[in-house]
Amino acid sequence: MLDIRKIRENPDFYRERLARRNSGDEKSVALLLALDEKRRKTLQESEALKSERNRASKEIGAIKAKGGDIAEKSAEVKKIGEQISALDQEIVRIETEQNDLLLRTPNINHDSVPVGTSAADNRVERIVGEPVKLDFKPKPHWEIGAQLGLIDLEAATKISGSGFIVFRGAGARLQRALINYLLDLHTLQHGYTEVSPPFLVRGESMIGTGQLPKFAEDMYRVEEEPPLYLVPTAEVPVTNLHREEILAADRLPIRYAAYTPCFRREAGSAGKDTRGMIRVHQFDKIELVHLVTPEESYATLEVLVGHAERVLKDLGLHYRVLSLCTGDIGFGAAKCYDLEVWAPGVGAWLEVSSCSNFEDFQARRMNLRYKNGEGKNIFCHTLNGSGLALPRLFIALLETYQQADGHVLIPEPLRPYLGGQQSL
RNA sequence: GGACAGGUGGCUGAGUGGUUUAAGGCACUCGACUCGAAAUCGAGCGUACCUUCACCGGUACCGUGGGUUCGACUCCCACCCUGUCCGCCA
Repeated sequence: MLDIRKIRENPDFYRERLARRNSGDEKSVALLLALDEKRRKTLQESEALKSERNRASKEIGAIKAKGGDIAEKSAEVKKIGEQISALDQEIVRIETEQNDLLLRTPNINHDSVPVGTSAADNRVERIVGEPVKLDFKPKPHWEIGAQLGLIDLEAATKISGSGFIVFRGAGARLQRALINYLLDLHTLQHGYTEVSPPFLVRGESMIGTGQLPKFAEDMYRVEEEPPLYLVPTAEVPVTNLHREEILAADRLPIRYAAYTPCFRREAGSAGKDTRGMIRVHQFDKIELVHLVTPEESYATLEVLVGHAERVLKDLGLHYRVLSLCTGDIGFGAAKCYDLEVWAPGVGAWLEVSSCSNFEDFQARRMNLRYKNGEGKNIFCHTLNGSGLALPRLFIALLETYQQADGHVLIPEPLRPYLGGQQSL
């Protein structure tokens, strides 16, 4: 959520920055300012009347103590009370409208974010490793998976519909091995605290990280009163761990790593990515979350990307790092790097991680602050990144390490998690 | 799910309709005293919003939301949470 006071002080800056996103959100600035002006004016009126009422009520107390007649004064104050009540209703109405608009307005982007209109304008920061050299035509993962009995897409469709996966045998075991490998790497070597959060969250949490109110149609909702949402990413429960808190300065930085399944409706997604297990409604992911001070958030973003890249390097996979442009970056991110791994079977770069600095965008929504050295309450900066998303990592492993004889080699770091097994 | 008890600042704890401007204590910060410290003494010490260049000032907040009243920490209603006991349960 953007700071209305900063918008008030520098509307042109916000208009220009929002316009860079190419989403039309800069139109909200004028609307927000009008609401803000109205709100403050009404608030002043109401508060002046309240001051008047407080003063008069005390007088009544004094008159009564002396045994005087309060009828006239009473009627006068009652009238003031009615005016106050009308103004306060108006204030609530304006605040609700302003707040709703703020919750639907995206973050502005950091100076270093490339300006552009679509994924084509994303900047390639670096390409790491080489595409694997195979002396045969690489097969796509769905063929490899079916041959080795690792995945069963037809069974998944039968029980849940399209966009779901059933892992079987060694495939299921590989999934489990990847979860353990990734959690161990990040907790033991990168200093993250492991968290195992609920997979169902309340609407407030979804607002906190920015999925609601704008992207409700992408989420699975459980009809409860109040409703619950299936987590689209561990970012939601984990970042919200400290919502509504004022953290002592010495508790920062906080680093959490969490495994959860992720549930996404991905409405309207049809086309080239839908074959096999590239885009599914439920997938496993290890998520990394940082809560930091504003001063260190951009340095932390680089560290976070490094932690995600470490996985791909250790597993010997070919990948590239993109800096997402203003037209492609997510709603809440001030800056975002995507990691894409090369999948030779499908011949495509697949996104396996998205590492974002939200600055104080999420912290404002969830009222997450820390007390700095001067005793001031400051909004934290929040970051998160996948480390990594499993299905596409699974795809890259199968397609990269496939052998002419149909087997798949297991990269060294994963072998201890598969009982020393060297191939599938 | 049921019964009972409770929810007031960082902590503790008073406050049953009107100088509550939320007492007192602890902790913390600053100052005095001291060679230094302890003890002691003095002062300060919540959050948010509005206003102001700033000082000053105003409003709201005692679990949450409503209600009664000229006026609510205090009375009424609903809900939430915590504790204890009981029930159910992988």
